[in-house]
Amino acid sequence: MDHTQKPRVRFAPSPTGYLHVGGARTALFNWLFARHKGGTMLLRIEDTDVERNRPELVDGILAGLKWLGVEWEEGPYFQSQRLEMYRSEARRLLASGAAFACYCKASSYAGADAAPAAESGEEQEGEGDAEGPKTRKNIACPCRDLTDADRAAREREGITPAIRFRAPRSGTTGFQDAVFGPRDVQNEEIEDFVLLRSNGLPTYQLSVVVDDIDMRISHVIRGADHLSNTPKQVLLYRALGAEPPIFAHVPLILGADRTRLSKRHGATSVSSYADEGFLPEAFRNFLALLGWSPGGDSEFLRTHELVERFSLAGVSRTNAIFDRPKLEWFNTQYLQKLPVSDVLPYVADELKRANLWNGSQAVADPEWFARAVDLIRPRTRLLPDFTAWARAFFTDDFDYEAEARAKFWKDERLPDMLAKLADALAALPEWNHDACDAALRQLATAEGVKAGLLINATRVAIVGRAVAPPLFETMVILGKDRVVSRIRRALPSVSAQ
RNA sequence: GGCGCUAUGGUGCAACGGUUAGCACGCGGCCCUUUCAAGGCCGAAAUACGGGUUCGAUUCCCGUUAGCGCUACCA
Repeated sequence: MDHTQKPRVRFAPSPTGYLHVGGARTALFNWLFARHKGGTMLLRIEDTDVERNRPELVDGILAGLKWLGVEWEEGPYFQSQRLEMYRSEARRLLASGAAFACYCKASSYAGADAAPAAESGEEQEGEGDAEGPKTRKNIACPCRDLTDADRAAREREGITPAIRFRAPRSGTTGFQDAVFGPRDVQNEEIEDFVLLRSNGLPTYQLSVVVDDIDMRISHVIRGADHLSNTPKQVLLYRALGAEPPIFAHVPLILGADRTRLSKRHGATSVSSYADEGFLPEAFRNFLALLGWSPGGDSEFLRTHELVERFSLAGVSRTNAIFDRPKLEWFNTQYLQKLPVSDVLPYVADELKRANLWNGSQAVADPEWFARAVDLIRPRTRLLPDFTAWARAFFTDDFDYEAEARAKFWKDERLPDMLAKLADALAALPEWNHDACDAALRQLATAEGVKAGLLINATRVAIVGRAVAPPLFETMVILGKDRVVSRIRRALPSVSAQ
C-alpha cells in the first residue's frame, strides 16, 4: 500500500442488529479521519452469516449513519454479492498450500470449552457450573496433514470440506496499530482458522481481508474486539500477496455496569437518540469524546473542529462507559449555543411531528419563530421540550398543568385580580416588556399583593406551565390579543382551583 | 482454562520523568431570580495494590488484583 496516497477507510457493519452507539462511534472515527486527511470513506455491509443476517435492518443502519452525519463516498457494497470472489481467493490459497481442506465435523473441532454457539444476544444467567474440563484448544487441525488419498477417501464419503488457513507453527506475526502500538504475537497461539465454510460461504476473516485488499483500504479503524484476531488477518494478507494496512483499534464502549452495551442497557441504537430529540451534532460531539481527546481541555467542539483536530494519536486505549447525563448536557449546550438559525429546522421538524406546524405563526412569520425559539431554548434539554412544556407558544390548544395550578392559583383573590389585569393589559396603547411590567406591578400595588403572586398566576394562565420563560418576555412573544384572551379564558379554571 | 489489552475522582478526558494532579458531567452549597433553566462563584471527590529503575514517578519495568477482549464452519 502506498502511504503517501490519500487514505481510504471503511465502515463495515453487519446487519444482525440496529446501528448501536459502539458502531456509530467507529463509523464516526472513520469519517473524521477520512475528512481530516482528505481521504475516502466507504461503506460495506458484512452479510455473510445467513443465519443471523437480517436484510431489512440495512436501511435502518444507513438511516442511522445519515442522521449521525457520517457520509461515504463509495458503497454500500454487500458481501453477499461478492461471494464468488471469496471462493476463488480461497481456492487460490488452497492451490498455493496456504490453506487446506478440512473434513472435521463443524462442531467437533471447537475445543472442549467452546460453548456451542449460544445466542450471544440474550445471555442467560446460568453461571457457575463448570462446563467440562478446561482443556486447551487444539489449534492445529489434523486435516492439515491429509494426503491426497486421504482426501479422496473423505470425498467419497460425501463430506464437503471447509477450507482452513494453514497457520505457521512457529515464529511470530507482527503489525502496526496506530492506537496500541507495534504488536507481535506468537504464531503457536494462532489456530488453523476457517476461511470458507463447508456451505461455501466465507468467514469474516476471509471476506474482510479479501475486501480490504480489493477496496484498497489503507487504514482499518475498528473496535478493539478485533485486536486479537488481527494477526490471523495479517497472515492472510501476506498469503494473498498483499501488504497489510495500518490498523487502529479503538476501545469499546460499555454500559454503566461495565459490560458490553446491549438491549438491557436501555437505548443503545442511534435511532433511539434521534427519536428522543437529540441534535446530531451534539451526539457527534459526545461520541467523539468517548475514547478520543484533542489533547487539551476543550469539550464543546463543533463538527468542523472535530474534523480539524481528529487524530488517531489521540485515541485512548481504555474502554469508555456511556454516560447518558453528559450526553444530555451536550445537547442542552448545543440547543443554547448554536446560532438560532441552526436550531430552527430541528424545532420545525419537532413541531411537524407534534402536528403544531401547519397554520402556526412559526410558518407565517419566520422572524417571530426565531425569537420564540430563542426565548424558549435556554430551558430545553431535548427537542420535544418545544412541544411539551413550551406547547402554548405554538398553539392555543394547551391545558393547565395540575402542579402549576395547585402551586400558583391558590389565592382566592386571583380570579378578580386576573380579570382586572386582562382589562388593564387590553387597554395598553403599547405592547412591550416595560408596558406589561408596569401594568402588572401597578395592579399589584393597588391590590396590595406582591407582584410575584400575579406574575406566577399569569404565567400559568397564558402558557399553562409553572416552568416557562420570564413572564413579560413571554407576553411580548405571544402578543396582546393572545395574552388577554388567554387570561380571560383561564378565569373559570382559576376560580375552580 | 489459554492468550492478549487496559488501569487517574462515580463518569468522560488532561498532565506523554519534575504541576499545590487540570477540565468537564454528575453531586452539595452560595449568588442571580418572577417559576424553571441557563450563567457565575465555592466545595467534596482520583493516580488499584506491591516491588523496582531514577536525584525525582500518574508517567518507565516487573508482579498481584480487577475489568474487558479473543480463543466459532459469528462478525
